[in-house]
Amino acid sequence: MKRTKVKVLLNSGQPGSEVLVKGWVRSKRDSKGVAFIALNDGSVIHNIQIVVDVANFDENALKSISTGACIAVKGLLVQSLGKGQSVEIQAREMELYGAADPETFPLQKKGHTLEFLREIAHLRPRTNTFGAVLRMRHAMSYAIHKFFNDKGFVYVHTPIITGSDAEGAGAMFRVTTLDDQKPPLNELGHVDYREDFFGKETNLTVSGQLEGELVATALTEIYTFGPTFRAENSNTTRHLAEFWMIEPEVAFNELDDNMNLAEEFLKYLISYALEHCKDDLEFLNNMYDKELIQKLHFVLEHPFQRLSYTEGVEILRNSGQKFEFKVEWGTDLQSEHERYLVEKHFQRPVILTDYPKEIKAFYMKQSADGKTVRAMDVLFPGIGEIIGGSQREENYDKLLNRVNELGIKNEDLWWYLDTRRFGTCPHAGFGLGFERLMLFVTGMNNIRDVIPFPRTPKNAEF
RNA sequence: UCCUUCUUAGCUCAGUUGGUUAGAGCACAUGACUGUUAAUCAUGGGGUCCCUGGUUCGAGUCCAGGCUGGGGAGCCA
Repeated sequence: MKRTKVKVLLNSGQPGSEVLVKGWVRSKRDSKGVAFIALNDGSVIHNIQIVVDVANFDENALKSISTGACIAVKGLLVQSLGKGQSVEIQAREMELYGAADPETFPLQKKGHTLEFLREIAHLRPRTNTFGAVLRMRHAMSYAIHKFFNDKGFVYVHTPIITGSDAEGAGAMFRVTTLDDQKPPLNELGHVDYREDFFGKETNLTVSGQLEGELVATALTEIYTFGPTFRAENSNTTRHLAEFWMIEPEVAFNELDDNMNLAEEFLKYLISYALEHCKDDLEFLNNMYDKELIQKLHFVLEHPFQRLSYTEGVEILRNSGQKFEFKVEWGTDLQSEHERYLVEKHFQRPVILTDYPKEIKAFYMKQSADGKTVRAMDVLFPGIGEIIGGSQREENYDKLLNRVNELGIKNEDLWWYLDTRRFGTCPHAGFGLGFERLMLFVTGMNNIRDVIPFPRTPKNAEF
């Protein structure tokens, strides 16, 4: 007999039919003659109720069906006699795949703190919260590919191991096969990476952008979606050492096109979540953030506020608000400044553009004013920077000048610079932190709770 | 990395001025109960009070250092 998913039974099960379900016991309620088992298989947040006529089953067998156990149940799907569910299964046969000793199984019927669940990340997928988050993570991943595919973008697999340390996005993890006790040394007594696997120093990527640009200047519209690694010692609710990033790059796009794409993209993902993740969103709305669904609708219905860095600085200086850090043109905005603009002043997502060139990366397009670059940061309430992007500098001489000004070794970047020597074109792109998007659409507060197995400083368990 | 705060039963937490045998709710076990919804009721078992050192007649409690966790900041997505 074929297994039916709980989701299918609850949505379209025909009462009166014989069914087989398999899943994990969330709770069991006993009385003398009848027992009720709440069974979940992860296909949907809801459980199906199994009704057990105690007289028909062995007492010890029933006892081992406790919270956390994995079972298969064959029985008759019927209209529920009790309140709280429309259908339920009257058990005829039950098979125990795996018991879960109630004395040692860590998950209880009652709620647990997210901090505790992080310590048992191998079991937390079996909770309502992580079921909801992981289903939504899948839905968002799928929606990302669908959005770009429908627009004719090409999904590009950029390398995870990179030989360039010039990506400029922070500290990197080294990749090596050298003997860690006695590595080969060069004439100067330093580690000789010529003897390493790749014959040079290599690291895990901090961004697929540079390679993305190589392909965008051939296929026009591309995106990447892959893991990204930052060895920063960041201990916050919005940073991971290993995270997933989406980076579209489009030839012939300028900064306005880039902003339009970013706003359309984010709104598409939010509307996809509202349309396809209703049950999970309702659960998260009830349990974690009573305004979650309302906030998603709000973002969808209002245009993002677009203004320049310079205008933003003016607003902050004239706000009369006391900040811990002074607002000064030329320095990067602090979290408190961004929050003021997004949460107090405009009360909606904000796109800040045209930052001073000194505080942005070397590859951003230099403006005629000589002071700013065509950068854009999309700022979201509660999260801060969810997207960072720019139009890229396509002029070979200007780009090379900037590389030299910043003391970047241009022999590491010859291939990148070559795109500006051969058939260069205006182009633009951005990076969306996938887990930051997940924070926003799930209403969760800690980035460690929107990825199955988080990697953070001092933590690579599971 | 910096600031701040916490760590007591499987989980969530009380624990008075430093004083005998460290408590509660939930969970778990046993029993009761014909339909429960985080079932209910009764009974019971369960502790390296985070670690190291110090002060003291005596430390869960006070002091110092450290680990882990939480919150904030920086770096950023």
